[in-house]
Formats: sequence, structure tokens, C-alpha cells
Amino acid sequence: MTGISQRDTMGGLAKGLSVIETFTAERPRQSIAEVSVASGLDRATARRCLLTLAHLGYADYDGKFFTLTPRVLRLGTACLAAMPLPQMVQPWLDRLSEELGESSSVSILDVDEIVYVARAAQRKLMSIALMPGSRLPAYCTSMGRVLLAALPEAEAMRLLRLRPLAARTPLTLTDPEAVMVQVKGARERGYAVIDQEVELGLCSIAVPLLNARGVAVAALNLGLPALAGDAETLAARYLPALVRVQGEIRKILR
Amino acid sequence: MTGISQRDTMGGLAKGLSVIETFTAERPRQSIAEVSVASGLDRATARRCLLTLAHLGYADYDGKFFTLTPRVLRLGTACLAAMPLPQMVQPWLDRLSEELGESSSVSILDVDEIVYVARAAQRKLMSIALMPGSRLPAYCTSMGRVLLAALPEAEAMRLLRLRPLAARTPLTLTDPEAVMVQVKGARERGYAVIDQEVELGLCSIAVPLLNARGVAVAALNLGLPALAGDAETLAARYLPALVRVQGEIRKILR
DNA sequence: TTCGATTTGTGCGATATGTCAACAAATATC
DNA sequence: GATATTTGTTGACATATCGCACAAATCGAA
Repeated sequence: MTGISQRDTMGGLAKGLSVIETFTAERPRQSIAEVSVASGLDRATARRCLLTLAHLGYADYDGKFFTLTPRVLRLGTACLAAMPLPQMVQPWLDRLSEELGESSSVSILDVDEIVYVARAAQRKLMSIALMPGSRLPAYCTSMGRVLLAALPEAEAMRLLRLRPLAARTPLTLTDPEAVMVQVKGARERGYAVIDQEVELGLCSIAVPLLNARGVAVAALNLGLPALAGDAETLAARYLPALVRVQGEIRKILR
Repeated sequence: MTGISQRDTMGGLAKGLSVIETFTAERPRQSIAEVSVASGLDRATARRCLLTLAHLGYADYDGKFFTLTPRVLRLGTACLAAMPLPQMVQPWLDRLSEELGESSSVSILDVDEIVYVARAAQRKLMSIALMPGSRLPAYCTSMGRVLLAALPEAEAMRLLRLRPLAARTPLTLTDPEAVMVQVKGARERGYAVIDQEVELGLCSIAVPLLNARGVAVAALNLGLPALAGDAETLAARYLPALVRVQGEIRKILR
């Protein structure tokens, strides 16, 4: 019950998962040696992991390079499918987006990143396509800020210090202390507004999604073009609809 | 080089992955014993897998039940991000959807399912939200049929026989032989049209995406409302645009 | 081609891990 | 509330697997 004892762990599983995570957009095809250095595993071990993955259909092997197969996606979608939240909120997202003509999303916090778990896309504002499973850093997103606001302050601060905060645009706050001020503001107001800190031209307003016990389990946001006005104007215009959905979802979240 | 020899496999990895896959929408929270029966592993082994997953942050454990965490999504998105195809085709999808005012998607085949890897959603025709990572059975989808058509006939037939074909609508073909006839038709014509076999009110037309060597690596489709007419009308109206994009993408696919 | 450099494949001892069985704790059943 | 059943945990033993060192293969450049 205390810590995980040595005899309760399975090294092989941990190693295999880390091998999967070495595959990125920059390195979609890797040799055994590449995976070995990327994962820090011995070549012999990396080789066994890769051969096992190939054998199970999670990877393809052409005799030289390994690539992941769509079967790996099953792991992720198993996870998404296993979450009750996405299916519960999707109808509300659809309605909200339809009504306002803007994209809305629901995300949860994974360490210092927000992970989209449901989305109703309306028009394309962002340069990259967001979808369930997509990740953005918490510090520069409206959903990230309301989710950080739901944590104990020390924990939020720890997450903000995990890595240097990149200036994604000239408007991005890159000082953890400065972000923390915004996080506190979000906690007090019950919502967060972001003005082009993720991407120029893009604003966003988010509220936390609370379960019946009042615990923030996710965040709901609207993506808006930057020309929509200052924070107060945005809030006045869009907050009522968000709060309404927030209330409805709270009723159905155990 | 021949088969995977016993000494090149890692049992722990295989077991851990199968444990992850036991989590579904129906069973998002599982005890050790439940996972044990679902995976066929000994309880002690299942326990070690689960504790390891929890230790690594892939699962949560409340002392009784395990749930997967969003961290598992990283595995899947690592896979999607590692695919060059989605990023390459996305601009074409966006343009195509914009032009025609209908949703378009690209999918690949994973065993007997199609997996969406890119999508430009225009208006909501389907009851469920489709997005990259989503899966539909191959037998009743236009993209599935053109992808099956690209396989050797015996292999396609094997996939069609893997599980009973569910009648998703009154129009769904549920006889493997009958589906095979359509698959062959798709191969001859170079495209497939589906009329409300997935969902009532929804038609779809698909073409294969070929790489420079002429190998079908994915499928491209348009989702259309059922009122759009019969197969020939649909093809006459939408095929030219699809074929144009097919040609463009073929140029950029190695 | 030949040679060196890098990468990949493979035996081996030491260690980790799976299996099985037993047991204790929790839960269900009556 | 007593019994039966399921579930979680632990220990012992056989075996799989790790990581090392070396062999084989592949690659690159002269």
C-alpha cells in the first residue's frame, strides 16, 4: 500500500512502453540502434521489445526499420473509449458550437499538458488540427489555466516549473509567476480568457467542468477569432452559454 | 529472419499491452480479478501489470479499481504523429471539403476495421463524431471496400469472415459473399459508393489513395446526405473532385 | 575491391519474472 | 451471523529475460 515494491513491477512492460514513446513525428522510422539510444535501453533489449511489438502487430519491420502500426492507436482509443466523459459531453459540445458558430472542446489535465478528449469543430481557426488526444501546454491555454486553478497552488506552481515556458507568440506569458497570477484570477472569476498566447489570431475562453461534488474534472472552452474584443467583452458575450452548459454537465457527472 | 524465435520475445510487454486493451467503454474501471479473466492472465500476473502501469502513470488505482489515465493516449498519438500521411493529406482534405461543402476523410485499414487518420468535418451527418483514431468496420463503409479491394481476394475474404457482419441499418449487407461482390466492383471501377449501410441518411463515396508505385495505402472519402441520389449520380457529381485529389496525393506519396 | 566503422545478432551468467499454490481478507449468499 | 465464494497478496521454484561481450553483417569511403 505504501510504495510499489520491486517485486510488483514488470520491467519488460515499462521498457516496451518507453520504446513505443520513442516514435515521434520526427522519427517515424527507427532502427534498433536508434530506438536503443532514444530509450536508453540496451540494444539487445530494444531489439526484443521491437520484435515483440512487431510480432503482436503493433509495429512493422522491413528487416531494417521499425514503424508503428495503427494497431497502436487502439491503445489510445481504448483509453478514450473507456472514459465516460467524452461521450457525455459531446452532445452539449455539438449544441454549443452550433448555437455560437464557434469550436468548443473539452480537455483534461495530464501533468502539465491539457489533453483534448472531445471537440466540436466549427471553423478552422488554428493552424494545427486539434482532435481528441491532441495536447497543448497548460500554461498558455484557457483550459489549462482553469485546470491549474483547480489544483493546490503549490502543485500548480510545480507543474509550471517543470519545463521552461516557451513563447509561442509575442503575447505568451513565459514567467511562471506571471502565469500563476492569471491562474489565481481564473480561480476567483471561475473562468479564464486567453488572448493569442497559443497562436496569433486566436482567443479562447474556458470554464472548469465540475462533478456533482464540485471537483473540477475537466475544462470546457470556446475558440474565438482574436478580433472578438477584450477579455471582459468576450466574457460578457460567451460566458453565459458556457456557464449554462457547465451547470448541465455538472448534473450528469457523478 | 524466419519466425520470431522464442528467445526474441518479451512476454511481459505482450501481457501488459493486452491488459491495456481489456479496458473498454463498458469496462472503464476494473479490479485485478476482472482484468485477469478479461486478459486470460493469472491474477498475480495481471496484478503486476496493473501495478506497473499505475507506477508509470498509465493507470490510476484507488486501492480497488484501476482506470487508464490520459497518459495512455500518448501512445496512440505518438503513433498518429509518427504517420506522415495525415499531415500530408490534411490540406487537400480542407480544400476538398471547403469546395464541396461536405465532410471528407482519409482512413487506413487495420485488420478488418478502417481507422480515420485525417478528417475535414463540414456538417454533422453522422450521429457519432468521427475523428482521427475513430474506427468503423470495413465491410459496410466506402473506404473499407476500396481498401479491401486492394488486397488479394482470399485475404479480403478472410477479413470479411473474421466476425459476423452486423446489420447496422436495414440496408447493410451482412453476407460476406455479397460484400465481396461489392468489393470486386469497387476494384473494377476504382471507387466505392455506400448507401446508408453504416447509418440511415448517410451515403459515402470513396477512392483509394495510391503511392507513387501504385499501391493503395489509404482511402479518401466524402460523406453525403442520403438524398443526394443513386450511386451513378453521386459518382458523376463527386468522383471528378476525388480523382483529382487522388492524383495530387499520389504525386507526393513516396 | 579492401579496410575500418557502424550496426545488428547471439551465447552466457546473473537476475528478474511467471506460474502455481496456499492463505488471508473481503464480499456475497443464505 | 455463519458459511461459501471471490479477491488480493505472498512465497517458492522453474524459467524467461537482461545486459554484457563478442561475432556476424552491413555500410562507406578510398
